[in-house]
Amino acid sequence: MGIAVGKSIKEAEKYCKENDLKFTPVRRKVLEILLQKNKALGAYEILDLLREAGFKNQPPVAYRALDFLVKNEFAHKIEQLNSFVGCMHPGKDHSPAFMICRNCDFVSEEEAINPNFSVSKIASKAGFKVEKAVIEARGLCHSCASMA
Amino acid sequence: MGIAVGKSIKEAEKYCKENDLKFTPVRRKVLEILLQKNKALGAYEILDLLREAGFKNQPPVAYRALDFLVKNEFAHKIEQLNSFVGCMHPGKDHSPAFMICRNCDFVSEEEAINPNFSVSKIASKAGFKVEKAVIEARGLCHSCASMA
DNA sequence: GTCCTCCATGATATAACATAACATTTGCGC
DNA sequence: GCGCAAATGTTATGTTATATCATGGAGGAC
Repeated sequence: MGIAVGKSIKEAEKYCKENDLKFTPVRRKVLEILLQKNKALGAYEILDLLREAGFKNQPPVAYRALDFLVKNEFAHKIEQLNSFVGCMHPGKDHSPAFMICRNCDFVSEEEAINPNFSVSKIASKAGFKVEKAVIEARGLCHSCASMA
Repeated sequence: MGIAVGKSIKEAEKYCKENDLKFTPVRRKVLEILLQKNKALGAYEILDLLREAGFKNQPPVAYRALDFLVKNEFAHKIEQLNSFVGCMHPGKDHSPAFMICRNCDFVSEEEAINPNFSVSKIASKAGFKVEKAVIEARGLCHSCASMA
């Protein structure tokens, strides 16, 4: 396990302890998988990896763990891919923006909130109250762009 | 048919003529459905409406028409809902941002590009070249917010 | 300690969303 | 008419996600 993975797991554990959340074995394992693979994974890919690790592998096993991780922001869903990534900025209260490379499928997570960037600004013109924003860009990552 | 719907259909027709695209009956009908309903519809809902209108109703019928409409920006896919909306700003070369009401499911389309709003700004810090941006906010629309 | 409650997990089934693959038809230039 | 390319017809299947009910396990009230 990468050192960064261990650190993120530890932080998730700590957060759960403090907030009375159950960081159960299957939830921990799914988060480990996401962090180790460091790319977007579909629920059924995760399910396969769970099975390999000796867990039960019916769909709800993966979806329930993912729901937990997403709700608590230990992971995020990439809507365009119907898949999931481990959170790169755990613990922070954040508004992520994802950059999805169409060539290598790498997904990077950036922080969307800054003084020049606000979905809320657009929304307020429309009289809309934003609770959650999904921002996902498709294109070429730095390394794929430089190869082209 | 609403006047605005007729206008949008006309514009799509004109655009297709100018760009050598085939605005076939099923494509026209799907666009009409999306514009008339004025909300996000799943492919299978559209399929039902196509059947009612006398069209064939196997899944590929709807998906092919939707692919065409989305590719040419007569319609958009709402990734969070796995569903589709007619484009509110036809013809324009645009970067839409969608506001999805969690209460009434109404989807409004706003223009994302303005001097204060740029996914590319975030992306450039990450060395990422954006080709397409998906921006979808969830929350409460003006009318649902004022009722609450 | 035992009972109770809550939440997580186990297990089965099915719903909802999307595409592959190949046959047939249609429009159009030659 | 012939041949090509694009659209549509048709069957089948792949992929993603959830509903539902049964079972188990930790922790509090008594």
